[in-house]
Amino acid sequence: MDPTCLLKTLYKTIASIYTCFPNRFCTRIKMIPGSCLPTDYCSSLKITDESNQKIVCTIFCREMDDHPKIFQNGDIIRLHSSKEENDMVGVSCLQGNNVGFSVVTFDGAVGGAVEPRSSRKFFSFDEHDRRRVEELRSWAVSQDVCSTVSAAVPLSGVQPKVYFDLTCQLLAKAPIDTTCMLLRVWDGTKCPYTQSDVTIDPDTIEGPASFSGTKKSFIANILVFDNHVVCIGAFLRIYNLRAVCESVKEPGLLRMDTDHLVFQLNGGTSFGKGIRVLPESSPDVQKLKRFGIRKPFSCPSLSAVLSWMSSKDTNV
DNA sequence: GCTTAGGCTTCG
Repeated sequence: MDPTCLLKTLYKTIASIYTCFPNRFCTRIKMIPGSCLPTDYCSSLKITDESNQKIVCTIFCREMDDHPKIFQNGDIIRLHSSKEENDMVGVSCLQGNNVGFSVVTFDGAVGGAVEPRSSRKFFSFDEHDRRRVEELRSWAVSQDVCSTVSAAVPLSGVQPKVYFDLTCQLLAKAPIDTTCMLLRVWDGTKCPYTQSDVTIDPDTIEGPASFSGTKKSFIANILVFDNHVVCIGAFLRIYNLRAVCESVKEPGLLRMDTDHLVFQLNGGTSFGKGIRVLPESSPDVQKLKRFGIRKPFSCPSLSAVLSWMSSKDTNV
């Protein structure tokens, strides 16, 4: 028998709320051979709850917006009418590609507001859901289930060789080669380490090609080894970014090496690596705005970015 | 009509 036939439908009492550990971000998968239809976007999550069992959950949706709105490991997800599948080697997974499936997510921080995140206008949410979210939050903290996960760090707090998550705004980007993209970002804090210079072709950059002195000191160069399409001006969370030390020979100072830092997002999606665009309503975006970082354009042009950047000169 | 990817543990 085909193992994929061993399916059963889980109804709401079983598929309730799990703490969610995304290890893959939503990606459009390849075309179905012989078909001209676009395929769905796919999210893969590893989720757990008080049972301590970790299972993989795969969700297919035609629209990106219908996917669970997960911003970090430890977020909580409620799955409604997902399917459970077991294969021959005992790996179990939940699938969300059936009729009636719905998903709502919540922030996982203990004590925070229980705000359901969904692209749908109508979904059930009551006192029982609220209690369940709070139970899972407390459980996740007591079990330290997020300890293996990289933590959010501002640019001012980065340490060499450490993996971390960065919440920032994208100011400019340029391709380095076919596998690598340079992102120039800021988060309102200054990295205490000298950064390596990255040489780019000024004709290929999107956004300002250079920044003035004060501003320059706030900007981080990130080398991204994957195909991440992000829009200039967007607020981003970059997951599992690495600060790499490079020894640089200073011109004129023979035998003197200086350590320079370069930020890298390695390829692949293990360890939750990826980039997520944060919505304006995100608490982290509000925090950036308190630093004076704003998004004055929805579909930014180069001139809009430049005039905005020059208006920021006196505030930074 | 209802598949698709896939259950990973860090190069640059």
